[in-house]
Amino acid sequence: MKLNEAKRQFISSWGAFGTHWGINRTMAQIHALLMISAAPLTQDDVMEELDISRGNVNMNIRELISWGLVERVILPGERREYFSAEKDIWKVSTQIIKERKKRELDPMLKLLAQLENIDGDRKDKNVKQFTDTVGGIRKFGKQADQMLDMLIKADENWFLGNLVKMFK
Amino acid sequence: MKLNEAKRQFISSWGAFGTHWGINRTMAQIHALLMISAAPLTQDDVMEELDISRGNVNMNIRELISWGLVERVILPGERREYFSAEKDIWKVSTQIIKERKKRELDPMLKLLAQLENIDGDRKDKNVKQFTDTVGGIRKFGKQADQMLDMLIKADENWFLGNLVKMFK
DNA sequence: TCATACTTTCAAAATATATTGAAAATTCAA
DNA sequence: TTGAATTTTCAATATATTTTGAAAGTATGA
Repeated sequence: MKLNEAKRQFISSWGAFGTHWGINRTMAQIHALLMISAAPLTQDDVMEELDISRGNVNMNIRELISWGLVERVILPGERREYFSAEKDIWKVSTQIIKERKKRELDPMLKLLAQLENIDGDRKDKNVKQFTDTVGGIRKFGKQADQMLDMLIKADENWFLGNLVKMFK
Repeated sequence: MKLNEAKRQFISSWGAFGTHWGINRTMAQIHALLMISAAPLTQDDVMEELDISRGNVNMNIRELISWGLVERVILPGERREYFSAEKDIWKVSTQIIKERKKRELDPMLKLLAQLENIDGDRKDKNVKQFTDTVGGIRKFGKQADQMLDMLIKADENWFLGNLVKMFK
């Protein structure tokens, strides 16, 4: 397979993949393009490669930066900004986990805590089923939360650090 | 807080949560409703509780069944079908992981395997960056794949089984 | 078999999300 | 400063997804 054809396929499927990840298609495509580029790219490079508008590139790159997946690079003597993506997939995953935890899991746990105390007869089977379900989810969510925190901080933790090395 | 108010909030936020999970809002809301209901519900119950159309309920329940999260229940002497959701959150998670792995990770790994062999000079920095990135993702993905398989089969595995018990 | 209760389908409508592109804002070298 | 290069914003537009509801399909008991 030729490089360009392979690139095209990778970008396209990483884009589709991203939609299952809380990252939109174009954002994921830009991310893919930057991950396989040996050197940082400008907004114009991205516009041309993916055939999308300037505004679109600008907004999605900023979003990628806010996810911590892309960074601005200033090349000496150059006026324009360049962009470059983290290429270590372990770091990419950790970063995504961290952001999603912050954006999704943490707020959910906060809400569940409030929902567990409801007025009414605890013998009522409707009340019981509700508190059991919510309680179960909250307990599970808290464990997941702790585990993810550990994972994110794995480098500082001997046991998990070694487990993680198996993956790297 | 009153039960009904708590239900309403739980359903609404589980719905929002679901959109980050490859499950659409309404589907997740129906799932939430069934999880907190002490007894199985009919399509009409769901229509009324969530104020959505018959077709919508029907399609999303079928989708939930295909995800393995909801099952049909036939009550003796009743003509209508009832629906009931798995309430053990551990099983719910395992099921979602299993489905998403099948729908997303497995196809991605299959593609990446094809993309690693590309024509051209391996010294070319563009070729090198591409194969390094794709190779890294594939290696990581394979590990994740194995780990998820283990997790799904945890009950059959002594070590992981015990790890899992910590979570239950 | 028929009538009725119930379920499924799917084209059209409604809603939500993503994209464009030109104008406004910003940056920087001279 | 100025003005050209570059980046950012955002209303309008385009695209994608979800929802509706009525018609078609199916199962059941009489």
